[in-house]
Amino acid sequence: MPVDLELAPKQKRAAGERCCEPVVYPDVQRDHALRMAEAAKALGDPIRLQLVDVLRKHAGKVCVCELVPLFEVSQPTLSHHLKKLRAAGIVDSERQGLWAYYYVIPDALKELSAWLS
Amino acid sequence: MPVDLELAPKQKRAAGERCCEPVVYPDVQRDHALRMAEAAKALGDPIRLQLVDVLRKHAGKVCVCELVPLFEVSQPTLSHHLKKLRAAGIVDSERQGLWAYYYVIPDALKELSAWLS
DNA sequence: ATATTACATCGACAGACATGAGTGTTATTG
DNA sequence: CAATAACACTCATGTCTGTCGATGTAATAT
Repeated sequence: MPVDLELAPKQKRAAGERCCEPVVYPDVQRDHALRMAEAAKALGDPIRLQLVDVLRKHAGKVCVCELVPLFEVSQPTLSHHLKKLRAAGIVDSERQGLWAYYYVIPDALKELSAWLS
Repeated sequence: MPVDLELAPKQKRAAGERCCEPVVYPDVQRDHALRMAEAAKALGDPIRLQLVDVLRKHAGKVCVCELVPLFEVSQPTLSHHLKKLRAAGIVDSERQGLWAYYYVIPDALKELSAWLS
């Protein structure tokens, strides 16, 4: 999943000359980079990364009350992190009575994963 | 590359009872999560992600002067992003006369990539 | 020596972020 | 209905981030 930015060939400049030619910016790919960066940013916090790890390992849905004691942050803070992951389209939740169950959205990280490989 | 947080079995609580058992936090794995989150955070900006993409595609070393015109930010800003990538251990640079050449450190993203797959 | 070029660093600023305390909402139990 | 539990939301706060303009540094060219 390359982003396809082109480089100008590079050579010793003469005096008063620019180092390299200007290059066209291919905004076709810009949204790819935006989406992947958004996903990466959401994973750019140790707690959120571990949350995703736990949710991925437990393929089913996991109750928030099981997640809170795993981390040394308050419940509102964990709720905040879960909200960020939800906003990034990585996880989703489902209410069942008092409990909220979170789960990883299948293939949500596929694009980023493919690009990294 | 699982992070290995354990979940307590979950069941309907009786009145006045906690929803779930407290769980031991395995800090053995915490540094894994920290490293991967650091890498993800560095990729959590569209410009930095595209920088890494360009550097990965051009297996050799790429001059900064070729990178600047690819993005609509100032040269100091780009320099700042490159510094962040360097601090995250994703890229490194080499001076040659007036020019600075950047390149991706091999396997720098391997851990994160493996975890995502 | 002076000018010019490539790049990094500094200083500043607005916006975003992580966190906790407190509060609200909803559902369940008694 | 009252009490309690699970969870989200609001507000406040201190920190980090992205950005630019200005400046610094080092190397090359004239």
